Amino acid sequence: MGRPGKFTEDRILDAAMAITAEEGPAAATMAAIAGRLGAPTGSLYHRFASRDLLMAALWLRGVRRFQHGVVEALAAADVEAAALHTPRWCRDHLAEAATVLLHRRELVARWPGELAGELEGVNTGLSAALDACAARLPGVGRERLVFAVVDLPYGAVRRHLMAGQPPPPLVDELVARACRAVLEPVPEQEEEETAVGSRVRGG
Amino acid sequence: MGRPGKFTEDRILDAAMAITAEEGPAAATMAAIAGRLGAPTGSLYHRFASRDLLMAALWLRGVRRFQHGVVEALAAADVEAAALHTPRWCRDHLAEAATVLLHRRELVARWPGELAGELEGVNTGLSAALDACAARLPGVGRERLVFAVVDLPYGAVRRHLMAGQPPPPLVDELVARACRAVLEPVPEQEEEETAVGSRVRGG
DNA sequence: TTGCTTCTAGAATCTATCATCTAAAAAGGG
DNA sequence: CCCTTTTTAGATGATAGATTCTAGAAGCAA
Repeated sequence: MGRPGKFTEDRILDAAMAITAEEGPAAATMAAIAGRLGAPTGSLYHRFASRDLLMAALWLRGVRRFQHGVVEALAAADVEAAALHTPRWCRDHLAEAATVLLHRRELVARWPGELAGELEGVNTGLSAALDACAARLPGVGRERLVFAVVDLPYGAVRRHLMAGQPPPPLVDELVARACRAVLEPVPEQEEEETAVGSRVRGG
Repeated sequence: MGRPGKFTEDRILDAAMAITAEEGPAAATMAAIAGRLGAPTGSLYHRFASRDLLMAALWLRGVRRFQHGVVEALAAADVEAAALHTPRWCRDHLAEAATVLLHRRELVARWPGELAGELEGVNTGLSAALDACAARLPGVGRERLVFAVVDLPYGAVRRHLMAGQPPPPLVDELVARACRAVLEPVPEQEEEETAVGSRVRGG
């Protein structure tokens, strides 16, 4: 069957990922990736027709792995678990988390047309899970859910990712608390949706 | 006194800001900035010795304007106001918010040595305000405060900024609620700092 | 062993994009 | 009318990095 491959797609993506996590996507040039692997650049082109394709594949692989846990928790309508998935996953997959979460745009400047379908699939996958979950939780609403599951955990984790550190345990507590607070039904006497007074004050 | 200036520093920075907000910092080339202004590139170099200096100035101007409100609220130990400043300011200064909040790293690849002091000042300014506020709020702790004032509002606002939209009113409610929840003293029977159970469940 | 296929090697090329500079013209102030 | 500061408009030149190309090596099967 011919000579077996020495530099697999996965190994190449791993190298690209490590560089991206450490120094950003701009540093992940074909030469840098090859260098990290101990391979000549030509080998990369044997697997990926272009750098755009390579980076898109990197992004796709990471997002898929990341999203899996979120979608799963959402399917069980367990919002808190969905929210907590982010800090936990970041701890277990630091480099990949930094790559996927921190460098959305810069990673793939213009998305390759060949992979349009893949992108679409990833996007609608999460979107559908969100929709389904929102439908099952009366009084929550989709925007609120997205905040709890996406925005909040992302904010909680970003600073640590940028520092190259796993999010500390405290982050989980903060996310969980905030998540619950955001989903709780509003107490009767409390004003809704507007004009939030300053409750927390010290001196 | 010679010919009066036609393209002031501020107008140049405004042009750079608009481009950055719309298409990212990479699109803000000297030619693009000049083009937007209807000026030749030479004029930019009359005000800014280099592109790095220009972009650094852009960043500095934005951060200073943004931070002002946060530091003020922090000085009054009003955490909720500090947290809410972010979504409010984003609404009032959409382009500048997108520039400052979204494109931290890429904006200024390597910080010009001339402006090291300025950068230092900005950083320590916020840091000191945070320290002082944390000291006045017993039982809160700095990490928790940073989460409430920085991470949380950032997460709440990011998605909207990326879409070029001002954050909707709901965001303020979510931020306020989450902020309060995070700062509230822990109820006695509740587990602290670890092992957060899933409270929110539906089906 | 021989032949076939698939992979690796690594330099050479090539193409754009941009930052930067220069030298002259213009516009006010005094 | 002189002088200073600012504008104008291209030209320049380097850098960086993606991409290509031609050989040659390495497995596998017969």
